[in-house]
Amino acid sequence: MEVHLVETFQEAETFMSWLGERRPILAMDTETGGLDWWKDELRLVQFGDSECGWAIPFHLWGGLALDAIRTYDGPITFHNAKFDVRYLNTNGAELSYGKVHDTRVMAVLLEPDKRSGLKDLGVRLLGADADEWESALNKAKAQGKWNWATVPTTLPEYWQYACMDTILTARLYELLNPRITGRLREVYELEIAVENIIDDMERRGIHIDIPYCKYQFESMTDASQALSAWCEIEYGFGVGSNAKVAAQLQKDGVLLTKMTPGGGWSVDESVLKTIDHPLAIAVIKSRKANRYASAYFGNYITMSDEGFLHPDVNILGARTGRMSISRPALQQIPRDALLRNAFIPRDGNALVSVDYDQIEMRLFTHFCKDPGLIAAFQEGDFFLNAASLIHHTPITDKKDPRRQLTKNASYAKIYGAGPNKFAETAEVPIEDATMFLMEYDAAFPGVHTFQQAIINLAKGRIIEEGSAFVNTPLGRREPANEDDLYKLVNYLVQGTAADVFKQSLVQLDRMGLTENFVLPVHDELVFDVPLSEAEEFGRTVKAAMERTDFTVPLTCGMDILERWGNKYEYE
DNA sequence: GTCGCTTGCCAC
DNA sequence: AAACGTGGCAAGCGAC
Repeated sequence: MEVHLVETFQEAETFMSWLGERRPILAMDTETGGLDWWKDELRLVQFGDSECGWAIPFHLWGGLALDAIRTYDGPITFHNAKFDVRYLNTNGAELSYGKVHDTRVMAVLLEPDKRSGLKDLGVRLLGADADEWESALNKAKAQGKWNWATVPTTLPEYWQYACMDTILTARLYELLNPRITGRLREVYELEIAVENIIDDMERRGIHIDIPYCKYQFESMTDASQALSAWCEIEYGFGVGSNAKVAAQLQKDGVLLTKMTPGGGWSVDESVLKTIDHPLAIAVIKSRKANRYASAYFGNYITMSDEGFLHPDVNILGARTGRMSISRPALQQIPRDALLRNAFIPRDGNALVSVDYDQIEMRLFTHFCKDPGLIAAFQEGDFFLNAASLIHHTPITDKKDPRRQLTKNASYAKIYGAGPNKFAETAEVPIEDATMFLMEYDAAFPGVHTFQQAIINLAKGRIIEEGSAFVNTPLGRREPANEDDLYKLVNYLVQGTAADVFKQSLVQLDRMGLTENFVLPVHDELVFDVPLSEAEEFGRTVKAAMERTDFTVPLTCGMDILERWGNKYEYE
């Protein structure tokens, strides 16, 4: 293996002549001063193949790197392309995903349950001493008190490590690309198309009402500090210490029964809300105020770039194929208008939100083909219809508790819950829960039959192929541990929902409808579009997303919002 | 001070 | 035989 740092014209010429050679694949990588592409600098741009790597310091030789990208017309592979393509394109490159490959996507599609970091894969698949280069760099960084932003580009441990990443990536490509065959190749192409769309979406950003966040942050911080101070004076410890809270409650005669996995006394909200004690009330309030101030409003203020959040979307964040979002975690914002109202459209625009109706329940019904579930989706409210079938009597009031119980039981089935967990979630006595699940199974016998069929399929595969897995209709592989076969039903449903969601994104992109796309949330797409076009736009998107190629139709709902938490009236 | 674990809690 | 799934993040806390 050879590694080079471009420092002179001579080396630049040698690099360009190396770039002109024929090779199976060109690998690229970047090193940056941080993760925030809108403010952190691009420091090194690396090119490599299976035998040789080049590092180009961007501040000195950026023109050379951009020339190389512009003139190279073969395919280029990255490991997690979105990060590098973003950095390169915000620094003058014009890379298109048409010629981009991604070895991380390949690795995850082949082994969704394994770690997909470049170093992990290098060690696992190439037997490489990839982690040694990283340790050498870490040691040098520690010695020089350098971080990613300050480590000198001429430090051998840095640029050599950087070169090695491209060599590893090229070798990974040569190993993995031939394994992406058949239907998995279609899934791969879907993921790369999604990566492109999400890249644009992240760069576009979602608009935040910063003055509103600042006001709410202050208010929540004040509330939080008042509660902390009260607890400190009254009891001599902070509200955040669960062990001390539990001890104090017990000292005051409260009987605790729920345990944590680690063996302590649980003082979670479900426990505290049953306790008549000022400390219990203060802890509940304090946790919420703290979280609202720090995880939400505070993050929106500090993470935003001139009023826009540019989150990190991991297009293969979950083992099932779902996306995950971090910095900040925009997929798990409480459905509380106070928080969601922080998200606003651009001036003169509206937020258009289109989401699939009960997509996992519909896909579950598609797979298990139970006649009762299929019938319950025919018209009207599914959970009312299902409740009526279970109880053999018409139930028409959405507030009827039997509807909520049916809903809880339905999702318990999708997730593989037993009577105990179902009872806990639905907040009903275990006897009632057990009885209801029996009635559910009696009304929808296809559910249990299907779950058994999946488990039997997986058992057969363990014998014939050595591992347990299911494939989604698209061909996405969903493996499970041998002692977790019950999870496969959920993986099939969640994975297929991810396929549908991602296909809808690509379809919308082909129709030219993703230019204002600002956020994906598992089954919901949010757009930021001119107010005058919002309604027609929403109808078009909704129509494009809906599908009739499953046993039950996949339908969508649509909302036009002045803030994410508030709704316009519209018909 | 950093790291990793535990606990708790939010989403779909 | 029975088993609720997938994530991200903050604070506390002990270990290094």
